[in-house]
Amino acid sequence: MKSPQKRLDEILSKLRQREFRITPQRIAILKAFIRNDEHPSVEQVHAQVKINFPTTSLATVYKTVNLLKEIGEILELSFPDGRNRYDCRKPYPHPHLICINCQAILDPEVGSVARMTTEVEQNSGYRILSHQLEFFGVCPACQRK
Amino acid sequence: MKSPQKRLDEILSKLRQREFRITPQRIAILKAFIRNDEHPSVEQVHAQVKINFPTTSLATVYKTVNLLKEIGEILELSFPDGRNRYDCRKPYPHPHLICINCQAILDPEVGSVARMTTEVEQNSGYRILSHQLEFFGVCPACQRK
DNA sequence: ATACATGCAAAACATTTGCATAAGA
DNA sequence: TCTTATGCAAATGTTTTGCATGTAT
Repeated sequence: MKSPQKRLDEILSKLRQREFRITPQRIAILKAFIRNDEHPSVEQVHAQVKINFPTTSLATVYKTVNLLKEIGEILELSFPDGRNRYDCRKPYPHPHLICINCQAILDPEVGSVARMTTEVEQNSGYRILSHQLEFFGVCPACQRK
Repeated sequence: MKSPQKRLDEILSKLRQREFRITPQRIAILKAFIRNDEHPSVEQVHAQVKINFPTTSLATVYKTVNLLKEIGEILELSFPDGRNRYDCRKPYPHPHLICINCQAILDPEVGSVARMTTEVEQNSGYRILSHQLEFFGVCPACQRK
């Protein structure tokens, strides 16, 4: 697991390299996304950022998310309820395990995803570029309630 | 593969059994969902239904979708673009293969989904109830362009 | 007859956009 | 300085809701 600081530097240097500007808001938004391993929503990150930068607007957070999507440094998770959540630590496709009771999100180890992708690619003739894999269930803690 | 007529009767008898009313609009909406194997959006089904029932409102289609979700007879696919699409033929979780160019949706055969679910269940302690698995790529026809 | 479904319009919700102002390079 | 980012408000697009009217049972 990469350290939050390393991950932040990684993204910052990519932004510099592509001549995007490093603003206090962007740094704060990035930190909020990276520090939070709960796959936060835009709303949650905005709330976090406003603690230190009270004037930060929701629009700026959305614009930053789109910028991060463009440079491939954030993964967007679309949910049935229409509220997207994000993974800025691992911006590449990977499985998620979601508790439908407490909304906790885990990254389970799944051995066979790559194999499965190859299988589908060969059977269908599609060139597969990405995927989305979510498991919905009840976590151990919520099962006990 | 179940015949469209059989699938329609299946849903209608479930509605009757639960004492929901069978209206011409509901039948038309169901037929549009079942006839269409392209995983249509609400908008698309509404357009189809309006050919025979021009006064049908979008709200009624949405309400019917929610009714079908309640009784477990439709599968909702959430997309990053925020436009949901539906599968009323196979209302249980199954993989989808989506062309990012022409939006075609296929149901690929994937052997190892059940095995993978069991693997995640055992490693995590979660009780898994459903999943969502989408592959995004370019279909053979679009690759040639 | 009566409860439920429909259809319209308005509301709700997340997200995007336009534009004047502020600020990084 | 000069271009890009911010923040506000308004716009967008999808889905939901309230309510009067219509209709299946």
